[in-house]
Amino acid sequence: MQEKEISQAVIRRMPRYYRYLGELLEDGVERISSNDLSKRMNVTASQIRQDLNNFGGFGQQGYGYNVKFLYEEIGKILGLNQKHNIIVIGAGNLGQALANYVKFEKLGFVITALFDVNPALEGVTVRGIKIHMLDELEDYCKDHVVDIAALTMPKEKADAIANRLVNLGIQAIWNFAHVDLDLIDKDVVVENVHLSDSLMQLSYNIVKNKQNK
Amino acid sequence: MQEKEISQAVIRRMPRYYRYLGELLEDGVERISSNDLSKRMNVTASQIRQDLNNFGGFGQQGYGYNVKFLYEEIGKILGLNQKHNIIVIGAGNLGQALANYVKFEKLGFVITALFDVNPALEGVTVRGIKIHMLDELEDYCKDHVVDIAALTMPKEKADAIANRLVNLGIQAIWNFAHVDLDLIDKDVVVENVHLSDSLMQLSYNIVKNKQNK
DNA sequence: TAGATTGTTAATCGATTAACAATC
DNA sequence: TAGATTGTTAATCGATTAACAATC
Repeated sequence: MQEKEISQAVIRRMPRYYRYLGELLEDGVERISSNDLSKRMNVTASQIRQDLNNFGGFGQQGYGYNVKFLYEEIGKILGLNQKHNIIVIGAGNLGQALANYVKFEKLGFVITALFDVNPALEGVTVRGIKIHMLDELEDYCKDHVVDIAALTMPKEKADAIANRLVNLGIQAIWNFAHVDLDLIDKDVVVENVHLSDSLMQLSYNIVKNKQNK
Repeated sequence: MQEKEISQAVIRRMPRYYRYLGELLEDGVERISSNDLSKRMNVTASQIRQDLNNFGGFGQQGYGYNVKFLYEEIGKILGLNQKHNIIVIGAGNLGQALANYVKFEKLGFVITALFDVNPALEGVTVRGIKIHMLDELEDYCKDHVVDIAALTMPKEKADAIANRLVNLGIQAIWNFAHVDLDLIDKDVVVENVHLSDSLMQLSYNIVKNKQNK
């Protein structure tokens, strides 16, 4: 059990810290103070220190934070020190785009298989990753370790397939379908990527921006 | 000028209301109370009423909200009553996936062109949408109305191209590159979709979930 | 040691929830 | 009219910022 629940607001900021620290590391920066980092990231130094202290004291008074150490610690917090196998359900454009995206592997996320219902895609490979027929899903999941399922199929099918995956013991779903999944097991971790929602937010801000001029 | 600034927390929830109201509309539901909606959406009725009243009184005491009316009003708030032309910079897998995604058009977002540096893609079309070479960007933007530019190129190139777009008068950027853009004009609206960040959040919650067991 | 900067407590601010009068 | 439900004010809760003692 976690000592105290850490808010999602904090969690949402962690990958961003990780990204900035990665850049600093690449630039050969050895240490950084919360103040310097706050200027780069456009947040308050106070928030950085509060956020990090949710997980432990990673800094040193009078010195600041060691970039490499902090980078690695945040990596551990985010679970990047372990490999995650991902299967992608829906081998359409988005599914294939995910499979082609190499950067995920650097973070320990490996796409191991794609699934689709379209017979034309049977046996086709994307960057060496095989597209299976959806009815092979059960067999595949029994024979392979699968940590995450990415759902890129139409929203009408999402609930049914998601619950099929839950029954197969999947623990996490990365949901690109434009619905809020209704799962039989509430313990399954779900992360939504709703592109249309994102576009609507953008659109709202465009309208607002025009009004302000 | 807007009366009072509406928080991004509220804005983030609006597309979700829109989605649920759309579903109700499809199901032929005529009216709904904040209480019934709150149960479906797993939020408090109070929050729904507060959120909506940022924009106006759309309901009626003793009756609730008219689904069709509210759906359309939220659509207007989100700017979905006007057409938005999108160009996509980077015609790789993700760029092509966006171009292929038909649902955006129902919301008024039309992808009109793709751009890439790869000569092999010159003249290729995706769902009838032409891929242009990147050096045609200036000419294209002068001859066509472009409301939004979606950036799907590698992060190293993102800042340079984003600022090229800003100089061409683009007002909004939908950024899929894994960086925070550093723009010369801070008035440009930016909406980030950081897929790696999303994956890291998912990964954090997987780790947490395991610990809690 | 003196200076710098953290970790942490306290103060402030904002967002969410509760309550209820207004009113359909 | 009586019942239902909004719009809105007040209360609570949580997140952010400020301040500063601890300490490297």
